[in-house]
Amino acid sequence: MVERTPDDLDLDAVFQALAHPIRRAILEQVADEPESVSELAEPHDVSLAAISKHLHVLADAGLIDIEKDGRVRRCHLNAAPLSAAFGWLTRYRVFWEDRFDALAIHLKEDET
Amino acid sequence: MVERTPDDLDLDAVFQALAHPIRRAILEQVADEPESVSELAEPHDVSLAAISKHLHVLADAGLIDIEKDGRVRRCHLNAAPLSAAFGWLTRYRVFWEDRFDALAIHLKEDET
DNA sequence: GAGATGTTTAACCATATAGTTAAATATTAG
DNA sequence: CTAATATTTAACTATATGGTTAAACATCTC
Repeated sequence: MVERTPDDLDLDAVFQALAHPIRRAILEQVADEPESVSELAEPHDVSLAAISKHLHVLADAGLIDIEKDGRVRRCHLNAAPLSAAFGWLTRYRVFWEDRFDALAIHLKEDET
Repeated sequence: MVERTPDDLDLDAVFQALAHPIRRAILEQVADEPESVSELAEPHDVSLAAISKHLHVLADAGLIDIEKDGRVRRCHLNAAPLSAAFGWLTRYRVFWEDRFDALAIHLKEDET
């Protein structure tokens, strides 16, 4: 219960990164296609400097890669760390689904 | 992209709540069975006051209910808000799974 | 009622987060 | 070389977060 695995640190960073609406929106933007910093900033009502910081929070959590291409920075999604978050949540799925589904999931997991 | 639905606010609170290892551990503890504040505090190396704060972060995110039972507070899991987080992440599942699985998921979603 | 137990609240501290504006840097275009 | 464009960095502000200790409450037990 008090273990502190590397995975734990990842989860801290990933969930923290996902806790801000602008950062979640940015992930949605780069999911469609890689975008530059100013393209990413366009729909948000904050300064470019603020967006730059959000991008580094996402990059530090491993959720985007920032590739330098001339004077432009092209940001693309790296969803891999999301799977750790997804995995963590999956263990609780049984609690929010109804009894029938919960049973089905439980049986399916026992199968494997 | 700039919409700010109530669901969005939930996600802020839920992801924020999940971003701390003690809070995630507490959710694991109450998943087994409802526990009192001091029982929840026992495995963690922080003060009871600190645990009390974490519990209120979790309660504000809707993830636990704190039920008063005499002088004891019994905390039990309310996983419902986790489903919103799970749902958000699900949209990215295709990006971390391999092509074959991704296709399978895509087909399955089209089915429904 | 008095003392022990479970928990919260208050006051405080250090650091982190989210934003700003202004200046600096890097690259491209003329 | 110069000017424009894309982005970062620096310096600063305000508020939030995570922790502490000590005091306050509430409840149970004797």
